[in-house]
Amino acid sequence: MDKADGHDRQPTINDVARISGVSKKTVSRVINRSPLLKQGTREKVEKVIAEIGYVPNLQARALALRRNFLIGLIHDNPNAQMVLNFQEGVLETIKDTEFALVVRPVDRHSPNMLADIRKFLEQQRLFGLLILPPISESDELADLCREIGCEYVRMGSASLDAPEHLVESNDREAVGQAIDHLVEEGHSRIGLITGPDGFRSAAERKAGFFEAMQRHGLECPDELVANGDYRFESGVLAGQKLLGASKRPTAIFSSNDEMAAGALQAARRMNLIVPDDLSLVGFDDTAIAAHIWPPMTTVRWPIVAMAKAAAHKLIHPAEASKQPSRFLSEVVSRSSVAKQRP
Amino acid sequence: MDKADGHDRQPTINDVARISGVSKKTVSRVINRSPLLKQGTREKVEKVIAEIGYVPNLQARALALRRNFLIGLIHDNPNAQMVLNFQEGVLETIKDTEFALVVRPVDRHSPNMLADIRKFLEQQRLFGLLILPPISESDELADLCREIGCEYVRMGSASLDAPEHLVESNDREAVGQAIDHLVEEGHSRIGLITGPDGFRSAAERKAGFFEAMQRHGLECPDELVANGDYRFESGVLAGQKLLGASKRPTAIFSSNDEMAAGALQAARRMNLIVPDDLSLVGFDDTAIAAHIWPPMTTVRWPIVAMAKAAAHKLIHPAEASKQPSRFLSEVVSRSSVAKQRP
DNA sequence: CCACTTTAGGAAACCGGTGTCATAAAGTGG
DNA sequence: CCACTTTATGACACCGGTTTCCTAAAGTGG
Repeated sequence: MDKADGHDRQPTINDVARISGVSKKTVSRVINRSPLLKQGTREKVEKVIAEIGYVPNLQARALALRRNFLIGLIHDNPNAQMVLNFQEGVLETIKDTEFALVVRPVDRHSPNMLADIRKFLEQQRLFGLLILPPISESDELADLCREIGCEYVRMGSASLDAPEHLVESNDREAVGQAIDHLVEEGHSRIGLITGPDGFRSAAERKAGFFEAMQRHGLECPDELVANGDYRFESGVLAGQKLLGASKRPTAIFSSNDEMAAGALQAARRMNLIVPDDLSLVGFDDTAIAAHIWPPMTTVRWPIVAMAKAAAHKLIHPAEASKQPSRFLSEVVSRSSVAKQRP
Repeated sequence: MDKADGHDRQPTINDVARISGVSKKTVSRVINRSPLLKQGTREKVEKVIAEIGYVPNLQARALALRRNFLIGLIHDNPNAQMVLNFQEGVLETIKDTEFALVVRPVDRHSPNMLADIRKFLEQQRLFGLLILPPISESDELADLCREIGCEYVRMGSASLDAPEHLVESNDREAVGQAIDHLVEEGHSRIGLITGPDGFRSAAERKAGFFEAMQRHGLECPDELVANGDYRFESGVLAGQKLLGASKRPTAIFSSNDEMAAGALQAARRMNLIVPDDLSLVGFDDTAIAAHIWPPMTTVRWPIVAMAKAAAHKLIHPAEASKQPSRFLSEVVSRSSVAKQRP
C-alpha cells in the first residue's frame, strides 16, 4: 500500500521524491538550487512541489545543517517605539528569507541576567544575535556570545567592538549639530541633562555637548549640568535643578526625549512657557517628542535603517563586513526652540 | 578511537549515554522526567549531564516530536508600548520553559498580508500563535490558522471566538466607569472621539460611551461625536471639530490616549486650558498619558496579565480552557479632569 | 571501438532526539 | 521453586532533511 494513504500531514521531501520518481537527494538539490541538474529534471520536480504544496521542514534542515534560522534580539531598552522600529527594520530585511526573529527582553539590573541569557542561547542555538543599546554596551554579553560561539552584532553609539560586530550611530556629532542650532538661535546659556553613568551613548552625548560648547567658546558651569537616567522622572528632577540655577539657562539640551518631556513638566510647574521662556531640545525623536505640547525639536537617528544593516551584517557576514556601518543622525526642528533676543 | 577526540561541539545525547553507560533512550527518559526510572540510574545520568554541560538540542526534539517550541506573536498595533508590554508578559510566562517568542509585525493594509502570514506559518510551523488587536479581529486570520492547523489565541475586547481561543478585556464597562467619573465631577456635555470603523475595540468603546450616557440620561448630539482612527493626527482633527461645536463640550472622552493627546493639542491651539476649560479622558494608559501636560486621566487595561494568560492558554490548552479569560480595566485618575462648576 | 573523463543522479549514513516493542530483572502468589 | 505479572532498560526504526561517496550514462580523444 502506498504511504499516502492517510492523514493530511504536510508533504515531505520523500513524498516529492516518490511522486516525481527521483531520489530525495535530487529534490534536495532542486530546493537548494544546485547547478548540476538537468533542466528537465528540475522542472519536473518543481511542478510536483507546486502541486502538492511542499514546504521544506525548517526543523529538519536545522538539524542536518547544524544551524538554525532564528535571529535573536536582546534588549533592555526603555523606549518601546525604538525597540519596535528596530524589530520592524529587521523583519524587513529577513522578510523573504527563512529567518525568523526571536525577541528576548532582559533586565539589566537582575543579578542572573547573564546566566539567563546563557541558558537561552544554549537552548535555542540561535543563528545569531542582535543586541540593542543600552545592553549592547555590555562587554560581558559580547564575551558570552563568543564563548558560546553565537554570532552577534551590536548597535552602539561609539566603537564598541570590531567592525563586523557593530552598527553605530554618530551621537556625538549629532549633539553638536543640535547645539549649533541653539547657538544659531541666539542661545548661549545652555543647560545639559545627561544620561546615566556607564552608558556609552550617554557619555557620547555628553562629550558631544561639551565639545560643541567649547567650539562656540561658551561656558558650561556645573549648575547647568544635571544628571538623569534616561527616565521621565529624572528629567523632571533635572529640570528643576537647572531652572533653579542662580542664573537660569535659556535653553536645555536633554540626552533623550523622555527626560526632555520631564524637563518640560518641571518648567510648567514653575510657570515657564516653552519656548518663550525656555528652549528645549531632546534626543531620539520618539513618538512623545511630536505629541507633546509644544512639539519638540529633537535629534533623529535612523533606527530602521540601522536595524536593516545589522540584520544584513548578521546574515551575510562575508559582504561589507570589514568596514564599520556608521549612520548619520539629523536634527528635527519643531516648536520647542525659539530665537533668543539678546 | 573514541568519538570524543575532537572539536568542541556541543555534547549530544549520545555522549551522555556513552559516558554514563546507558542507552540514549534512558537519557531521554531522564530529561523528560519519566517516572519509571530507578533512582540510582537517574542520579548517575544527571551527574554526567551536569558535568559535561549537556543541553538537549531543540531542533532535533522538534523534528522527532513533530512540533516545535516557537510561539508566534502577530500584531499590527500602532501602540508600541502596548506591544512591548505584551511581549514582556508572554516572556514572563515562558521564561522557564523551552519556548521562545517569535515576532511578526504585519501591515493590515497590505493586499498580500494574509499570503505572507500563510507562508510564515507554513515555513516556521509554529507551536502556536498569539494575535494582538486590532488584527486579532480578523476572522480570515483565525480561519487561516485553523486551516493550517496552527493553534492560536486572540486578544480582544469582546467575544470574538470560542473561549479557548480568546482572552478578552471589558472595554465597554471600563468606558462606562470613565464616563461615570466625568459625570460625578459635574460634567454633562461630554464629547466622544471614536476609533476607526471596523475595529471591535472601537465599537465596544463607542457602545460603552453611549450606554453610559443613556444611563445618566444625558444627550449626545452628533456635533459632539467625532471619528478618529486611533492616531494622533486624527485626534487633533476630532478635537477641532468638537471644540468648534455650537455649544462646546466641557469634557471629551477619547477612545485612545494617542488621540486624546491630539485633542489636547487642538485645545491648546484654541487657547483652551486643560483641565480648567476642558476635561479630557483617554484610554489605554500608554506612556504618553503620564508624560504630557497635564498628566492625563485614562483607562488602564492589564495587558501584561492578559499576555500571561494568553501564553498560558496556548501552552496548557487542557487547563482553564473552557471558560473565557476576562480581564477588568480601571480608571487611572490624573490631572486632566476637573470639577465642572455648574 | 575502447579507455578515460565528465556529468547527472542515487544509496546509505548521519544530524540528535523520540516512539515502539522486546527483553532482562525483579517482585508476587501458590 | 515455578509460572506470571510488573518494572526498568535497551535495540532499532523513525522524524525530514543534508552529506559523502558511488555508479551509470554520456561525452571525448586516439
